[in-house]
Amino acid sequence: MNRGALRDILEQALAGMGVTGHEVRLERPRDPDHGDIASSVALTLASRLRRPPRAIADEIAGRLELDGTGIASVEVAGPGFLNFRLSASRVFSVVVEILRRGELYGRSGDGQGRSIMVEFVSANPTGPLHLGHGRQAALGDTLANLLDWTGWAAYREYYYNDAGRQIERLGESVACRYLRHFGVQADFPDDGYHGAYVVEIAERLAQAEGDRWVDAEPEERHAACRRFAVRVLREEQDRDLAHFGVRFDRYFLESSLYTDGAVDATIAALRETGHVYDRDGAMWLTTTAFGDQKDRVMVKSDGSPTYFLPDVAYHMSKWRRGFHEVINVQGSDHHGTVDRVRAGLQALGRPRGYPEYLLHQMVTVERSGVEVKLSKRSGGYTTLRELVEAVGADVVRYFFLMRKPEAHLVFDLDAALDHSDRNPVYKSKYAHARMCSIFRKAGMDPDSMTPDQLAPEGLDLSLLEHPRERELMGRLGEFPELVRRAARARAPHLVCEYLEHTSGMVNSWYHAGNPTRNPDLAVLAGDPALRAARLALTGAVRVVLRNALTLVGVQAPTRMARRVS
RNA sequence: GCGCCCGUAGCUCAGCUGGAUAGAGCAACGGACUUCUAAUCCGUAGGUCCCAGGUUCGAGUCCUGGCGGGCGCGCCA
Repeated sequence: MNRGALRDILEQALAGMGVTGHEVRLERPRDPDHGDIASSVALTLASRLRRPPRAIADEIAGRLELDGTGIASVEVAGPGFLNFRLSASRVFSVVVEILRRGELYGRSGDGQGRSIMVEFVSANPTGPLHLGHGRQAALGDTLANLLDWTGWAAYREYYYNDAGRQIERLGESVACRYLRHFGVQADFPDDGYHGAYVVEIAERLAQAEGDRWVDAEPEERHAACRRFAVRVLREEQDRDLAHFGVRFDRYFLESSLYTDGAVDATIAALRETGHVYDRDGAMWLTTTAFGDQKDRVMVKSDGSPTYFLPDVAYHMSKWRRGFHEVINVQGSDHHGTVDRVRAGLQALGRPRGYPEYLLHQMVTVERSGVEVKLSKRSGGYTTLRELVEAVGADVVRYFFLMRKPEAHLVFDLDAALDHSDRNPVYKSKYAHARMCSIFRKAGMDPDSMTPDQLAPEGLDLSLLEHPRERELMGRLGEFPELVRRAARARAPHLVCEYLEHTSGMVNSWYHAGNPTRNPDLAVLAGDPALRAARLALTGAVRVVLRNALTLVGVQAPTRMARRVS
């Protein structure tokens, strides 16, 4: 758009009035009667100039040079707003731009190609993925898409905590089930994992490797069970994530931080900073010097590190690998760790806000207003897989994204299972499929249309003068700015909001043009020029819907199968 | 007790850098449609933006204090 140019012209006019260095803000008015772009600059200048805002606005309007800017008119309204209206050709031109850019429409260059890492999911391989992980998977993946679309080199990483006490307990739990499988009496470990999946794993181990670990030393048996269980669970998590449409560039193993000496090196580096002291036989870091609420133990009195230390070592690895921009997607139940990890990193000289965090609240599932738990296998919590099997990956992804991350998410099963336009996921899919259906009806293949076919020489878009069409074009033109805003605000839900609102407009436009009831508004009108213009708009709508759906990771089908009830 | 987050229509939630008359979906109500443009469409009503102060031309949005809810506050991860 030509917002920058408009800002320049406004600043020029202000300079003519002796005003410089005043911020000129442009916004999109909510009410279409207020034009396409509005500025409140006269209001913000009122106190500085000690003049009524409307008088200032009038003077600015009189000084503007709008020739050749694509602005058709300016008017002073309300308490002193300047409302600008784009020329018609400006509005139409977006259709051609969209058709030309196709699947690139909406991309921009904020990031200038710089690297950024999004770390997400990072579940311990001690059980199936739960809904919190699912929300993270959707958020992290879409955030990475948004960053990619705004010019960043986005890198997806998954951190496996495969080295701690949790894993030991998993091994012990499986070992117990394994022994019992062979009729051997065994005590279940305190704080062991109780889910049915532990029994499954033990039985699979028995099947795969027989009873060879029954008489082995307990340590060996635990180790064998741990290795087997971690492998099985990792495979299962990877499969679940793949079904969910999420891939990672790298899986980073916590255990590697021990084997390659990174943890020891981190201890040594922290010691050198002078922020380390010993007390009660443990090694502490003065994280309070960097804003934490209390100092933290790095190495326990038994000589083993707390989780805090590998976390710092891990983030030093991220930095060393060139990721000076990192976003960690985590459940807000981990927010207590943010300050201390940053404190440890600050002690080592990393910048104050490194890394950035996107924290999200938990997910609960409701049916008919009552909370439900689908927890057949896990022993307590609903797994991602169970939910995906119940309503489909597209619906789960979209529902996980449609609320802002910092708000608690109520997953409404009734709404999710609804396959009508009332379900926002289907509403958007239908809108897309409907555009494709129009093309099929016109004898064109929606999968193989070129921009030249849709926007041929002599295309007259000025024929699109119906208010619905004007409104729709304006909406499509906002998509690139929306993508930028969503990426900058780390707010994937804005894309859902855009999709839902836009799809509503599209469906309403489509229904209004029902050929049997309202042939005047049908895309496939009798008049060839009008028909071509409307087909171009149809194509542009299709591009934007598909691009938006791609961003959130939802399929954009060219046709919807009719459901047999 | 301390820290972070949330509080907007009956329900679930949007609301851009503070901007003009606070929006959407569901539910409710009223019409239309009987269809290969789909699993309908159009419209109406619905509000103490949790409360009280403050900042200013202007506050749902920013600040302070309360109230209500979630989460966290370990030599657990």
